[in-house]
Amino acid sequence: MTVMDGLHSSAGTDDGDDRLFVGSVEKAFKVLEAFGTDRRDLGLMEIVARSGLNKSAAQRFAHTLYRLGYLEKDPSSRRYMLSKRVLESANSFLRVDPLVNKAMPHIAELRRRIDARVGLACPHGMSAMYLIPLQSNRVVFRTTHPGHKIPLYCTTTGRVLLAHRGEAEARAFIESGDRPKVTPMTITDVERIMEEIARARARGYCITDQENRMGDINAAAPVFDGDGNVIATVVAACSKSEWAREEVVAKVAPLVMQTARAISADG
Amino acid sequence: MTVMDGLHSSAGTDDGDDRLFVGSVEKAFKVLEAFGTDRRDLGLMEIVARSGLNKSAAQRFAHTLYRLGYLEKDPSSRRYMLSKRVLESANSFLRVDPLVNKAMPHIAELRRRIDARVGLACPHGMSAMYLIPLQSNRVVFRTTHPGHKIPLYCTTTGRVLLAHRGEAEARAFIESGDRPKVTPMTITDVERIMEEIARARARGYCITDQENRMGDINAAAPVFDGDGNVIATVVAACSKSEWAREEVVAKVAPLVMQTARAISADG
DNA sequence: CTCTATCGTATTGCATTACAATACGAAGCT
DNA sequence: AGCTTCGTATTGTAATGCAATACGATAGAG
Repeated sequence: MTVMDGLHSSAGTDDGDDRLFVGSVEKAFKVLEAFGTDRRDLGLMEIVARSGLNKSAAQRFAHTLYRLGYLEKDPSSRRYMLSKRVLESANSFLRVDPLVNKAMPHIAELRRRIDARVGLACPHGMSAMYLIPLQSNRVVFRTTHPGHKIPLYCTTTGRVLLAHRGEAEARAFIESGDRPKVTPMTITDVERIMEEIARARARGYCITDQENRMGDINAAAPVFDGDGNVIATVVAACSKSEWAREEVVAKVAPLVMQTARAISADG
Repeated sequence: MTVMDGLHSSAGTDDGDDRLFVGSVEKAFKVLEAFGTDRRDLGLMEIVARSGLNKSAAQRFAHTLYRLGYLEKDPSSRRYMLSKRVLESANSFLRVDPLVNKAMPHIAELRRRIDARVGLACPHGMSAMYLIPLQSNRVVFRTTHPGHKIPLYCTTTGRVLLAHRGEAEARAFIESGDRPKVTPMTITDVERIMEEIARARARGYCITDQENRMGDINAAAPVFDGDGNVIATVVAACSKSEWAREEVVAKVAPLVMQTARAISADG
């Protein structure tokens, strides 16, 4: 059997020979990451399916995470679910992160001035992630929690982030991923997306019209660090029932830009 | 040698012989938990000190967590810090948790009616933890993030939770822990705390007057599950510059109770 | 209402994996 | 410059985690 090896290390990036890397930890996190936003509780076999681990491993790591208090277990159904303990690290991060701390007062101030969902988002892998999401006064969204991830190709945040990463890189990225229609209004054509990105770069803000949720017009502007890199965006999601598109352009966008600039300067 | 065993497994609660428990995972989380809310970045030796692991273990697990993307590393200082990746699990939890989803609209509605910091907190180990913290319109607090933990002895949430756990148990708990003065107003005398707890039970809400932060009057009321157990509290933190104590009693407390009842009934 | 498929739990021998001591290198301090 | 402290890399050892498998329980089908 020549090829009994070859698949010993799971899909870790390119570990080569990392004598310090502990594989068990990776497997534990694969179990933890199996718990997404679509289902609350998972049975053992579902964990197996989602994590890519075999039954034994899934069993042991789910059990270990349970013992450590990061998973809970319904005694009757024997199904696992995330415990509120996962919020501890999140809270530690949010409490000490400099960007979050600098941005918070400004985001709150923006929220005070316009009745909309506002927030701070930043790049995270191939997506963007909300660090600070504040609810609007009117409607309450289930998705408005720290850590919420959004795609780049169809969101104001994504286009603002791409706008400041160079034409070629942005185009390559847009072309590489798939671009499902989130709503009927979602722009999926590469050229049109690139136009929007160019516009975002030229104007200093980006607007999307119901591309993510019907009835929402979003506006975003970039936050820069001291070296001129975009590190985050300030976003406002305005309900069309309260804001006309022109109003968003005339009133919301400037405030969003102003907020983003204030955060940038605060560094 | 009859007693060669007995101390083979690390200080895990009372594992006895848990053949399924993977010790490496525990150590990894000890490293992760070393990152609290007081310091942003930790050097290797600080991780050693806080995690209780030896240097080798701290090195390997910090490195592993870094490789997995849960820690970041400043290349110049070689210090580790939490990555925003820890928000992913938090977001998964918050998105699917039934209590959070049920409570959110009610908490938001409460927030709309009174200008104060409001939120939903629930028991978590020997403390309580905010699941939903909403900022007030005026002041912005750094601590207002999901996962924020608060003690039981001096908070409205804690006293409400204890009020519905039986006199004896509550007293035992209060007596067991230490009760530092968070502010000059913090009540630390056991008898006086027990009085407050009794009052909370009798009235259906609890009020603290600047016991946690000077200038804040807090009010909380219990949320019940279908079986009549307290599973959370609705809290409002009112700034004294805007609310007199009588107003909190007359106006805020009833709204907080109403909100808590609405959430309870929603189950 | 029994049969059977499916899932969760427990066991065990094996060797892979993680362990901890230690050596090494690089800063920072006096 | 010499010393101390911290972070990185190495290595032999055996402890630890591994996966196959057996067992038990639950629920759905016939």
